[in-house]
Amino acid sequence: MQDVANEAGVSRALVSLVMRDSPKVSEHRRILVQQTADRLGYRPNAAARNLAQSRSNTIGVILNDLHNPFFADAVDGIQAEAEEHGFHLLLSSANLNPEIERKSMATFAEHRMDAIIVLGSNAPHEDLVDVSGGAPVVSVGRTIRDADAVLNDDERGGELATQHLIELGHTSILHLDGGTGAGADARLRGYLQTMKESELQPWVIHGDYTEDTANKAIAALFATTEKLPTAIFAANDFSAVGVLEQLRSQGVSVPTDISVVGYDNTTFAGLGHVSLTTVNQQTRQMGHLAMRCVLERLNGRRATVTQVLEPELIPRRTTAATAFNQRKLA
Amino acid sequence: MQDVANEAGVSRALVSLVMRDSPKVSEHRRILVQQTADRLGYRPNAAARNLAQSRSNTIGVILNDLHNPFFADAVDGIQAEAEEHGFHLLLSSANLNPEIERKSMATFAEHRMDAIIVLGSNAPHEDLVDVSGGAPVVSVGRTIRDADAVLNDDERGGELATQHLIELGHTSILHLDGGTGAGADARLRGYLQTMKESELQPWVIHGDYTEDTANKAIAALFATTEKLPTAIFAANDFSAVGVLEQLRSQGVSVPTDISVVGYDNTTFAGLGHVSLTTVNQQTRQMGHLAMRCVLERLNGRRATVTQVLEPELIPRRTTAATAFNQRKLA
DNA sequence: CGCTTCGATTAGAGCGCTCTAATCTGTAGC
DNA sequence: GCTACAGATTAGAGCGCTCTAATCGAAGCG
Repeated sequence: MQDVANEAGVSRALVSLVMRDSPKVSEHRRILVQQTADRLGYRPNAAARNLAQSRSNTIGVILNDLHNPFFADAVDGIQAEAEEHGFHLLLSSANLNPEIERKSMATFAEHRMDAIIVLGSNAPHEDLVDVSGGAPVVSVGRTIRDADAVLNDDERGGELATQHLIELGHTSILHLDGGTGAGADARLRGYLQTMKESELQPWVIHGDYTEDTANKAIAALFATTEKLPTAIFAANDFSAVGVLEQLRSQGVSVPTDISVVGYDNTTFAGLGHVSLTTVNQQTRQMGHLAMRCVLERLNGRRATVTQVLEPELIPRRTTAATAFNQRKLA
Repeated sequence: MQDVANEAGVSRALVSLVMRDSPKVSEHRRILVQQTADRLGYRPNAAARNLAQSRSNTIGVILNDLHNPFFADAVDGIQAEAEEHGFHLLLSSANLNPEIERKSMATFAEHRMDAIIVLGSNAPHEDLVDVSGGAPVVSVGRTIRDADAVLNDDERGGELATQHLIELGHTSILHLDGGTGAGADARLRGYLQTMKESELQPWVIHGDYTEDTANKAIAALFATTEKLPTAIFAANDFSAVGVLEQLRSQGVSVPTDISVVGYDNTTFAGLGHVSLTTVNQQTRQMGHLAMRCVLERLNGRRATVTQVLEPELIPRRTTAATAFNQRKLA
């Protein structure tokens, strides 16, 4: 910077102003400085800038599984909104490990991110915000103490999925849950509640929102159970894919033998040869809202806020009436 | 930091040493300082640290499409290797836009990333490294002037895919190319070369490695052509999905009516109900190698290096012998 | 008991930028 | 010609850390 200043015969301060497009620089000087900067190949050092301004213009985003399209959708929403307001995004993948999630949060704090967005946190510990170093934290898909939250009504979503299967005549409905994953407990509650209302026996096995675990859980089911369910409600689309996968390799046909419902309505679910019945939680929109939340915080809002979106059932081709029911209808 | 030093009755320098786990601090002081730091909730400021050390311990990764599992696979490989050596990853999505790709590169340069990895660059301009500000750049999937490269032999891959279809008896083989995408031209060359050797008429339509464009391109094909190909070689898996999608909605059955081959062997392609025949380019491995390349650079290697991996055909269930050929074999 | 040695600690000068407040320049008004 | 004023420019003090070189203190030794 000094070099540029010397070369152009001006002060460092002026160079600084030019680099930041300050309006209070004469046209004449602006061009002069700009040109010498280009000529010398000068690029401002962001670390120094951040230090001096004590802000980074960057939002940290913690996500948990790059392979799960849910996160890609959410990031799309965040990115669109962030770009518009001149913020950069810094992504970090925690790979479903609460420990790494915590560490990512700490790293973001050390880098003095202007704010941190946690997508589908997998951390059951509620003290995540303690390591945020005072930066505003917005959580998508799960409530976290002292953080803003953008949610969808997971309990309602769980009801919708279960209700859908019941209406199709299913009575033996298995729920593959999402373990400690974001919203998993609420989806489970919705399922249990609805089963209870219909006086059906609930049946829950455990997953963790990944395709792999889901696949294995279903394999284990086949290995241990004689009587299979006629329908499976998987806690998210990504596990639903694992379920479909394993059902396929067991020679079970969907939806003829078993119906499957997912949750998230990822881009994936909409594909014609998957065509997964699922619950739409407007993931992209949640990304948008999360970023808006951040902006409000940066503009001075103090109170924590929770926004809840309404889920919606998207019936596709992995669910059908039970054989018994079909006969009845015919 | 000053506060911690005062409180503990030591100098700032010592606090600094403790925060960095320096071996030259007495056990006594280490505990003292650590405790007061915790008590005061002190966290070092990474911006200041980066500035003083003039290094960030962070690798910037530019990727192009969060929805394409190819990138998730590659990042997995990078991350595993990076973690092991104490580097953070900073991801930035360029959304297939060369302009944004360039901007991301500049931003990373300003942030003084220790190195930059470009995954599947979509930029046809070769001067990308000019804006890297001197940081080592490693490109995965495409060569870029003045940057290390980790590639697979795309031309060979194109040959493998095409050869496979020819061996199944296909003569009318369409190639949906990858436009300006990384490796697309080589895959195209492999296709053209193989077709030529078999004295078959090449037939190319244009894509850009996205599902959406692929889908539309095939729709356009149906709208304008009477005679359809019997096989389609899509330049990557993600477009292949778009192709499958559109074929499905046109009521064409795969592989009975039309065979489809992809490229990348993304996790996606292996799913049972997709079961896409594709070319494996060891994406995860490429991520690993890219990170190793970075490490070597940081350890002082000067010369630029190119590594080429061998592609391999993975036959699955989207390809089959032509009807004519099946008759012949029977 | 003074001298060396070596590990532990510290003072103080940067790192490259931004910010505030002060200064400079040129124009206008009287 | 002098003051006023607004816009353009600059000096210089930080921002919070690390690094080098210097200093301190406790053994160890003859």
